[in-house]
Amino acid sequence: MKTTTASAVRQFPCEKCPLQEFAHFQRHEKDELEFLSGFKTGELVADAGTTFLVEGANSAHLFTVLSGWAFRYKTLEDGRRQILNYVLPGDLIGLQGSLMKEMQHSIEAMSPVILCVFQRDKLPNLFRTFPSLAYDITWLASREEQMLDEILLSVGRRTALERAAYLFAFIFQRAKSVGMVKDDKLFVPLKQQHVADTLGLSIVHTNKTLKKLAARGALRWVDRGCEVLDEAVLLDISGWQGLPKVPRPFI
Amino acid sequence: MKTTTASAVRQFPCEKCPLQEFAHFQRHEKDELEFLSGFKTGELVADAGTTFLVEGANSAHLFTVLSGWAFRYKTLEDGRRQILNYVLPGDLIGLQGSLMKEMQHSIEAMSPVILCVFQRDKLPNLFRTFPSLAYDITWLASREEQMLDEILLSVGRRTALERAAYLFAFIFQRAKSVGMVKDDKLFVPLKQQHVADTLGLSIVHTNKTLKKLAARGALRWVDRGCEVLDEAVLLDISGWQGLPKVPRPFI
DNA sequence: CGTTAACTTGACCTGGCTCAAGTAATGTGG
DNA sequence: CCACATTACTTGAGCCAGGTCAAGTTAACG
Repeated sequence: MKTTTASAVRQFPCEKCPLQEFAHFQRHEKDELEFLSGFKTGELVADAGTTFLVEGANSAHLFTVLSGWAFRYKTLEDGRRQILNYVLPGDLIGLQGSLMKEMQHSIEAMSPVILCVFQRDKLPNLFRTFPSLAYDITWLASREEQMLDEILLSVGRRTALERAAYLFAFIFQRAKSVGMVKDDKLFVPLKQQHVADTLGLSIVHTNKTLKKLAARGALRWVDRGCEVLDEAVLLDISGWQGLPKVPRPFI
Repeated sequence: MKTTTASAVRQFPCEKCPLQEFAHFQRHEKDELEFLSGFKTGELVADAGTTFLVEGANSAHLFTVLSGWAFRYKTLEDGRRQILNYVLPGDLIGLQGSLMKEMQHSIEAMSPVILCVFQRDKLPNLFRTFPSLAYDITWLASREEQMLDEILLSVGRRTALERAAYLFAFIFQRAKSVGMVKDDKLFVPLKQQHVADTLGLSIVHTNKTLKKLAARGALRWVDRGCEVLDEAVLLDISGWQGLPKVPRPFI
């Protein structure tokens, strides 16, 4: 049975947060860590396929992803779906729901996802007592906007092949920075339907486009997902410059 | 000659900020206003057609638009352009440039634009001394993300006609909340090329699509721009629910 | 071992693109 | 105040990228 479960026990106390091991992340000061320990109210595991944040819901929480893959999406009334972005470890989600009345998008897990849970009504207190952390949250919001800008450029102006290449290059670089790339290869638990809904294409055309990338050796469809094999080819086809290599905060 | 000029004189001291007259905006507390007066370093006027924020540049400023129209955009190396969003009075711009190393998009004025200028290196001080204002900035960043989500859904999954209808309904509602709609009509200083680059379509097809909207009485092309005439028709064609009617902060 | 979900493939269609040739309005220099 | 250039908007013709429909093929799962 697929569900979302809260765990009473803390497998990952903030001082031992698995995220801080990556060079990509800015480490917290000691006092920040102490504060965050109190800000955090627990952990949550969402099974693959669970929509654990729903559009329109008034969620009382804010999350940081500790591990796993998820995606943010919106749908039109007749069911057409657009995937807005993917969610990887270190990403903060549910901020919209905390600041505005409600979330305007949903989030679904693509693999088991471990979440660090924060109480949203403690957010004003965070802003009052830890300006440095408030700054980090704003930084993360701004980064999400930057990613969306790039995705929108891609969906609006790139061809199907360029768009697909960009998508996998983008995912590859993000995953690499959180240690998910092994042997220069990356497994992504995606269905082709996800790719189609990300690129704004039909599944049939997506399939044909992906075949071309596969023929170039850029990727391979395996068991229940996709293996990204050649970042250089993807960057070349898409004409994308790659992500700026700046250390980033997390909460 | 088109240029961007800084004015030594303050036409709009914060206590008399023209934006605060709109019910749509949350008013500032007295102490916040005093702080903002010091945070503000001047005013700037950008002529129509000026790109006053350039991708890649390391701008030392942060701006709030006091009046006028502008748009944010990105381009691919071969010149293909995607307009990401429009900028209206009350919008905060240049935040990305302040938080990360540099801006990843450009901004161009579509009409004369009056900007309120803030010094970016004073931002950490704002976070330290006025958590409420820091919260407002985060709110604004989150709102921009929310708008982008909706635009991406539109470009990715709506048909040309729905997309165009959505765009004008969206612009109409935003403009309405800052008092730019008179007699239920709105003039927008847009070229059809802007519309094409926003919707991810060619100019030819954009022209044909706009004709359909004009035939339905939704809008009309006039002198140097477009007049939006019927919000209801636009909402109907697009199937869009409209913007949440929540009061919003500004800086 | 039958069922279902996911991926393929081919045939055909169409929304949107490109090319090309207008028209209309505005702006500029003489 | 006219002549000519320029910029924006139109329109038609033909094409093609990507969509739809339909029928397989796998491969996992109960």
